Amino acid sequence: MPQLSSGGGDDMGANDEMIAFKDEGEQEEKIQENAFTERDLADLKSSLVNESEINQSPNPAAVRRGQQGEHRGFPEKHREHLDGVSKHQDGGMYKTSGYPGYPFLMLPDPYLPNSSVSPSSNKVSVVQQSHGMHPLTSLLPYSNEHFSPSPPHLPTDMSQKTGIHRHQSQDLSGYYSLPPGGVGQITPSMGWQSQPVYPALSPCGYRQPYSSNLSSVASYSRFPHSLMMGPSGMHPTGIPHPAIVPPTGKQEHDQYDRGMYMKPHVEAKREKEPKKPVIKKPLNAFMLYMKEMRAKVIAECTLKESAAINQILGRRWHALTREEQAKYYELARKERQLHMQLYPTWSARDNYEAGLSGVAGEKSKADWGKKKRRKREKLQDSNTDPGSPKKCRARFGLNQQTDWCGPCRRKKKCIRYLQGGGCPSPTSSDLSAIDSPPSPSPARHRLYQHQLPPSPGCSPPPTSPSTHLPLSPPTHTRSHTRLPLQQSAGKRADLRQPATKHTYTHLELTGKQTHGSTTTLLSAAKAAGLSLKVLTESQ
DNA sequence: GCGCCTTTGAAGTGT
DNA sequence: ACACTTCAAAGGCGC
Repeated sequence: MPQLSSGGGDDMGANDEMIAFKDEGEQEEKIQENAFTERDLADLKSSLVNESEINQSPNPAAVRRGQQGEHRGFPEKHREHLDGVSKHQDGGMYKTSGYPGYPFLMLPDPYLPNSSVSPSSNKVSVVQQSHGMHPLTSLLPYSNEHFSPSPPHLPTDMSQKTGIHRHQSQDLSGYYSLPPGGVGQITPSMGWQSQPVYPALSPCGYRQPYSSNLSSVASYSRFPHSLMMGPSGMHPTGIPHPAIVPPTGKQEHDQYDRGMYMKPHVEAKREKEPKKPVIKKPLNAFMLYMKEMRAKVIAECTLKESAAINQILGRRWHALTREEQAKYYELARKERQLHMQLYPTWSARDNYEAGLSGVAGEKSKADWGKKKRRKREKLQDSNTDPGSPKKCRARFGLNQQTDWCGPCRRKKKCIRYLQGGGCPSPTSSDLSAIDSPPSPSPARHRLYQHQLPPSPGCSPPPTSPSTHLPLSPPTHTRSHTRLPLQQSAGKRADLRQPATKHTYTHLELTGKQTHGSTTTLLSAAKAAGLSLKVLTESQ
């Protein structure tokens, strides 16, 4: 769960206001309202108008209806999808973009009337930066170079989530104007071309706000239309996408970097090989943020290890203001939209399955499956370790629910893990204060596990957790309680704390905690051997 | 060469 | 409804 800074710190996280990062819906509208400058909005609108003029789709609604009516089981659809790949693959050239990601496409905002991609907006002068894309550029993994310039002609409006289904490429064309061949003509990504709207980041300006907020989004539509999407054949729709990688793993990234998609011979080879491409998950907000900021952190801290960098980035992420985070959530949302459009039949489960069972006849994937199985087995082993933490339900059983912690009794997340993996006697645990928050208002407990900064000279920006509130991600309504240590109990709690590393636990209390409960918490934490930093609101 | 580490979030499965 | 799991990126490191 994102933790957003209140920005000024004056609220000190006092308000439990949760930003309703509603994925698609009114929230977006609000975001757009706030984020776009008038000029950007005008720009975008202009683009959209041009687009709609060009597209003149017959009857988008009818098309959608028809598509929705053709819903079938996934396997069948997927097969068809894949079949379509070979049909749709035509020669295209892929230019390598330094960024291995897929191009982030301008998704017509469903909330904007007649939203669509504007080919004409290409005219906007763009500056191809020799290096150093704009931060947000890097957030948009979809390479514009992967898309066909064919003129848009299909419906552009699109409902989201509700009533929306992952359609075949023809629907996608609504966004990306797929040419008859099925190769999507996708609006080039915003990034690496339209830099002017973004302010240069200061050397330490990882937090430097983008000038026009989501203007970058508006600028997504500013792309040269001369780029022909390559038929890498990696994507069922025929749309190359960095999310699509060979089942083997990393080398595919290299292929991306090398402009793999477009080598005809490679394509031919690929077509011969019925390998099912692995479509990666769309990046979430934090991943996008990481992509953007990683280089800066590396530069600033001369760090190279991703694990350490990611720790810093994680803290910086929490230090971001809500507005700043909102940008990434918005980008991530669009990313997901795009991904959904590009790969209508894809599901995150696909990758799960690939990992768990492999795919018959695909050696590399099978290997991957083995790998994942090993990993899973390992995790399971660790979970079955008698020393591994158990939740109250498992530990005490249904017959001893009186011994359960409060959250467990309420079918919430077990807080016993707060005890550092050990499970103290429920009767002796002062954590009952946590179990039964005095106030019905959702007092939130944040348990941060921090490792000491890997590089002393590169301490993250003063992260004052009390000034940032945990924020619900756009679509997440799961729980307002985030306890990273226990969150992925099996995986994280077991693996993230190498005994050799110095760690301290940071328990952040937000919401309206009574002094008594805080004190109790502290003492409980001390008893548990935790170094607690309790932040209380003074209201 | 492969897996681990490390982060948050999305989305899947399981209960 | 909730908990739990997996995967997404990244690259150094250890085996």
